[in-house]
Amino acid sequence: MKFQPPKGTRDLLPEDASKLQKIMEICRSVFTKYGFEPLITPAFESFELLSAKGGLGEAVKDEIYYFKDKSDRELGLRFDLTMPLARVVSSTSLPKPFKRYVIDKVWRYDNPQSMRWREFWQADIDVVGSGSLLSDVECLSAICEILDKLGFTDYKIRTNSRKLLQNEFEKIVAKEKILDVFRIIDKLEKIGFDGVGDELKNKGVDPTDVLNILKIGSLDKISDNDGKKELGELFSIAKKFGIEKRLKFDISLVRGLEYYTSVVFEVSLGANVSCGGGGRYDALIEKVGGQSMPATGISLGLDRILEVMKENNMFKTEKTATKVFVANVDENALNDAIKITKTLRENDINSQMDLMGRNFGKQLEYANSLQIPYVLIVGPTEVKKKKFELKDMKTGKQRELSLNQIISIFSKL
RNA sequence: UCCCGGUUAGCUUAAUGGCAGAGCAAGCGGCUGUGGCCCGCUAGAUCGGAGUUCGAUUCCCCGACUGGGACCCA
Repeated sequence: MKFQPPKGTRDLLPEDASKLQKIMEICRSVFTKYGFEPLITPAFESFELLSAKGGLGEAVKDEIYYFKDKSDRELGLRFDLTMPLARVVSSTSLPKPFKRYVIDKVWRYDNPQSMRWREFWQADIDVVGSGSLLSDVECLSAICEILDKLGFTDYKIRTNSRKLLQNEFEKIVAKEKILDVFRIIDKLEKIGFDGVGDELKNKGVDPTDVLNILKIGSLDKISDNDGKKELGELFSIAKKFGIEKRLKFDISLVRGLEYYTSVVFEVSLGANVSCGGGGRYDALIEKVGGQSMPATGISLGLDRILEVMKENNMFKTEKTATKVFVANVDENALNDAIKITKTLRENDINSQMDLMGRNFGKQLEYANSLQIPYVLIVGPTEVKKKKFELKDMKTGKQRELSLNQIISIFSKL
C-alpha cells in the first residue's frame, strides 16, 4: 500500500459514508425545524482569531493545525465551529437572536486515540444575542430529538454551571490552584473518587473538602448562589420541553478552562462515551472584537455517534440507495434502457443501468450484489409491447407493466 | 512528548532464516432473455530504511502508520 490517509484521518467507504450522511440529514432536518439557519465559513482562519479564546494564547499552536501562507500570514485550521461564528457575529449585524447551525469538519493536532481523530465532523447549533436560558434549552431539546431519532435510548446530558463551580471551590481552594483542581475533578467519571483524591494530593491540595463537594449528588444540597439559581431555572424550562429526564446535574463537569461562563453540558452515550458538549459563552463575542453579547451552543461529534451506532447495529443496512436497475437483454436494447433510465431519473427514481457491457445474467448478478430491490427488464419484446418486466429481486417475481405504471409505483414507495 | 501492543493482497488470514499459500471481495468466462448456488481463469501482498546473514517477510535497530493508554482536550 503506497499511500494511506494522513495520521489521524480516515476514508469512509460508501457503506460508512452513507451512514454518516444519514446522521447529518437527521441533524440538518431537526436544526431546520427548530429555526436554525445555515452558516458557511472557511476551513482556516487567522491564527490571531483562533488563539483569542482563552488563556492558552500561543500554546494553541501545539494543539491546532498552524501554518503560514506564502505571504507569511499566520493561519490555522478551525478547531471548532464556535470561533468562526463568533467572528461572523462580531462583524455583522444580523437580527437577534441569531440561530445558526453548521455541520462540517474541524481539525485538531491531537494524538489519535480511542474515538479521537485529527479530522472529524461536528454538528453545531448556537443561539447568539439571547441571554435567556430558554435558548440553552432549545439547543438541548434539538440535540435530544436528534439522538431520539437516531435510536439512542440511554443517553444523558451532564449539566453544570461554571458559576456554581467557581462559587463552591474558591471558598476552599487557593486561587492559583483552582484551574488545576478543575482539571482534576473533570476526570471524576473516569478515575473515580480515589483517583481524584490522589491527583489532588500530588498537586498539594487537601482532597477532603473537594471530595465532600463532589459527593453532593443533588442541586438542593448546594448553598444558594447564582449558579444554583440558573441551573434550577434551566431544569424547570427543560421540564416544559419534556427533556428534564435527560439532564443530570453533575458538579464534576468542567469542560475546558477559559471558554464557558455559565451553564455547561456534556452529552454521553451509555458508558463513558462523550459525543458532544457545549454551554453558554457570554463573554466570547466581545473578546473577539464584537459588542458584548450573550451566546450559547452545543456541538455533536458525529464520528463518535457513527462509531457507537455501528457497534450497536443501529443502522438498517441498505447497501445502496438505488431502487431500480434497468437491465438490457442484449446490446440492441441498450438504447432503450438508456432512454428508460433517463425517464425514471426525470421522475426522481434512483436508478442505474449497465456500464460494463455485461450480458443479461451478469447484470442481474450485479444488481443482486448491490442489493438493488428491483430490476426492470428491457428487451425487444418489451419495447414492442411498451410493457416491461419489473422483477422484485427479493421474491423473484415479475410483473408486466407500462412505464407509467412503474413510475407511479416507485413514486409511492 | 511518553508507555504498551500490532502491521503479509481491498478484507480476513497461513507459513517459513531458503519458491509467500488460502478464503472472501474484484474482473472475465462457463451461462449473449433471468441474480442468489456451483466451477474455471485473471489480477493482487510481506509498511519504509539501515544492520546481522551466503540468504531476512521471519532476527536486531530506527522510523512511519495503526489499536490502546498517559498528557492534553480549546
